[in-house]
Amino acid sequence: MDAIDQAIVRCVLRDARATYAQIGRAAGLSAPAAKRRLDRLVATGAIRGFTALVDPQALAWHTEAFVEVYCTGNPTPAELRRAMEDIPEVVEACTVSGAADAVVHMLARDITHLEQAIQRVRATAPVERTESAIVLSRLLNRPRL
Amino acid sequence: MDAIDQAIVRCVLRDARATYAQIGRAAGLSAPAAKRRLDRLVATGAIRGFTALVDPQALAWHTEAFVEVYCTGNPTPAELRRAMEDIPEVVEACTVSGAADAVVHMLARDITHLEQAIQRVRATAPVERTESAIVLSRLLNRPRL
DNA sequence: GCTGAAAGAGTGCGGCT
DNA sequence: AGCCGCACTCTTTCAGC
Repeated sequence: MDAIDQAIVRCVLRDARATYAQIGRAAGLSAPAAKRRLDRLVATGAIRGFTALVDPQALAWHTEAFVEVYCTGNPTPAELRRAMEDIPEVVEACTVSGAADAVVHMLARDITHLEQAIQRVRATAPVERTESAIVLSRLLNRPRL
Repeated sequence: MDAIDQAIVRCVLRDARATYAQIGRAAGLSAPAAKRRLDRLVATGAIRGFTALVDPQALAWHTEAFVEVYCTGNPTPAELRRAMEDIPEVVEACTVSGAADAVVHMLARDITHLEQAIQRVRATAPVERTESAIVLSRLLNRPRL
């Protein structure tokens, strides 16, 4: 992962549908060389995939929340992961420092749906209690540079 | 936004670099029809763009945090947005219900860099105090279906 | 949705470091 | 070896209809 790879990542972060010629121009490479580099970045796992940034409102996933999860005992990250991965409303989950054990980012169609999903989280084995912050408005959502 | 558009969104969410032929197949359309639909979804803002999912470790952005922001007075979302958008380490920011006024997702190279970035957030006008949860391990990160 | 010209993707080969 | 650029073929894009 050198400066050229970084330029490729920056370019693809900005527009995942860029052509290899565009990517190459951004990195000072020819199109075939850019393709080979990008393929390698995907193969090694540095790039995990390519997605669209969809306005959640656009398909009726209006309701979003950040949920702090407090656990009983000392669950391992792997246990927490297993608990979360079966709940499709969980978009993102991290273990964190501080009072809470994990922060879980959830997306649901509406409040009712969100409540049901949060209850599924609370029902998983090591969860003692949760503290939810429902998203009122999205201020910013940048691609991760 | 009908069932066909939804199929297109699902397809592009799974792989933003899919060809129009692939997208069309997923939606039961020809390639040119798929392109016209996708172009329209981008033009209307339902799709805001296309990015790569990059392993943050892969380029030394090891340190991540969720920061709860508590403000003085009643800042409008627009004011908060203006305060955050100049800080590149802020990846995501939302106003939320509950005690905190906003949740801010930040990404930095290391702890020192994160601390500096959090201090920049605290220095912006309406922020009274912040409460940070530093990410220890990332359990899950799903494309937003 | 189809067609045809133009652009891009993807692979093999030679050269350079 | 590793990596780039060039040249080639095949696929895809995209503006007509």
